[in-house]
Amino acid sequence: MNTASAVEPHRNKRGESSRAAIFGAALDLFQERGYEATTMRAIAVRAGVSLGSSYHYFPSKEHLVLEFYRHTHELHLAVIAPLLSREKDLAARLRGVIRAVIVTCEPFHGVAGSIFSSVANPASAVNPFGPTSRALRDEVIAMYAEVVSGSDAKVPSDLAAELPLLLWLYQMGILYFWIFDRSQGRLRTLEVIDQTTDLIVRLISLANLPVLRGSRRRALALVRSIAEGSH
Amino acid sequence: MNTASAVEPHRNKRGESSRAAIFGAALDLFQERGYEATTMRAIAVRAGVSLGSSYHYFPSKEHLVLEFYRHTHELHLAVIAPLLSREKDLAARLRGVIRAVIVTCEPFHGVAGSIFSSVANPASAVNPFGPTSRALRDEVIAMYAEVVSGSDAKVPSDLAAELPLLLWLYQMGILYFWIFDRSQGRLRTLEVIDQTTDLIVRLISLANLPVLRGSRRRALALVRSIAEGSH
DNA sequence: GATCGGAGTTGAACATGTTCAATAACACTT
DNA sequence: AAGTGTTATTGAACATGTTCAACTCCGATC
Repeated sequence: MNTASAVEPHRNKRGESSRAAIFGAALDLFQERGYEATTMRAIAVRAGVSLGSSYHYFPSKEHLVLEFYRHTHELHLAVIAPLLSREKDLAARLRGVIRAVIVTCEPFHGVAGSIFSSVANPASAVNPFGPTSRALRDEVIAMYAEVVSGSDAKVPSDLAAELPLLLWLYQMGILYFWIFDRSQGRLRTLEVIDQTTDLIVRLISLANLPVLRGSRRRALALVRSIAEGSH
Repeated sequence: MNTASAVEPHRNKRGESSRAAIFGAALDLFQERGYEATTMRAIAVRAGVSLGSSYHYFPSKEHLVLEFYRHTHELHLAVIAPLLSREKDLAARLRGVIRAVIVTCEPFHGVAGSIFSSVANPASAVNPFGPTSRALRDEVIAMYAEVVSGSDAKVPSDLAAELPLLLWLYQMGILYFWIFDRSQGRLRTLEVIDQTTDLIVRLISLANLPVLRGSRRRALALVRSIAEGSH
């Protein structure tokens, strides 16, 4: 059931504090120096453990990134909770949620670039499409399902089924843009978010037009077939 | 004018043969063992030079990947030349060109995954959006410009201006899908190519509909603003 | 042909992610 | 309290990308 516990057989011990110390040190150092400039040795030193101990809790440096994902995801969830219970307009919900993503990640803007390097590697443990990150991925997609279902927007059912997945992809695209964004206060990214969320919601409402129905069906069938291919 | 010669001050010498030997060895070994499993030492040995010599011609392992790009791009150009001069239907041109991409890259399917790791890193020399790969990127985009302009399709002029860039992005998306594709003969990717090229051409023809004109304008304005942001 | 500057070449040295066998600490049973 | 097996911890050893100072070789200039 719970893949996390299967992968991490760390039965409750006081040793959990070592794990927390290692992750905390990694988080600090990533922020201070960037991902690549942070050595496993430096992490171990700041955490007050030995180099080998770090590898006892995290099989690789990339697994620290995975934990980092989960960390920011939980921050994100906490931030958007009020919005999701208050706002019913789909465009506003989507805009707020995506804005919250980049606001939450902002402290790690400098790091994100080099992290994405590991992320894109299909062989990597932290690849968003891979099995290791499946649990987290499903949580994020579920969040977008709630963004849609909790709104008052009328979405064709076939589109509604795939929309959470598509929005998750959209979020990754925004994040990738954000990584390159060097504008003051990340205003460019915010602008792009406003424009694209608006566009997305508009296209959703157009999806029911007779002229578009055929293309919509075909596009969604394609999305479905691609999505199921990744088990 | 020519950035390549500015970056590579290797005045003509017989030493060019070393460069070729190193790249050839790298190409072979990448294919045989994959990118990460290929060590710079192994490349040097097979090329018959010393480790240090490899770094004289290629500042990093990633720069070998850049050369690899250029190599496959030129193969690709040669393959699609007949098609582009013969076929006038946009869908057929696009389908043929994209299919040729994955056919050309097929020998490197196993390698591509780990290569993409470096590629996605914004700080990397081989990042497609970065300055180092600009020359090659412009060539590829120019090729897609010819795919469109050489067809008999009627494309709204504002869309025509951005279409080559969008098709370049589309190609990268297909390549990323292809990397994950483990199906027999890469049939899944071929299927996705057929479906998506068809869909793209259909959407282009729909772009003139009055209901869509507003969204099209806004989407293209967005694309333009994003594209110019990267200088 | 002697000289000289720069390209070509070399291998040792370095930094760092990762592995591993050995040891210590702990929890739980008897 | 003794025993036992699992977890925690350690640091040395390894592999590999990269750097660098030294050296060689070629080609041009006088």
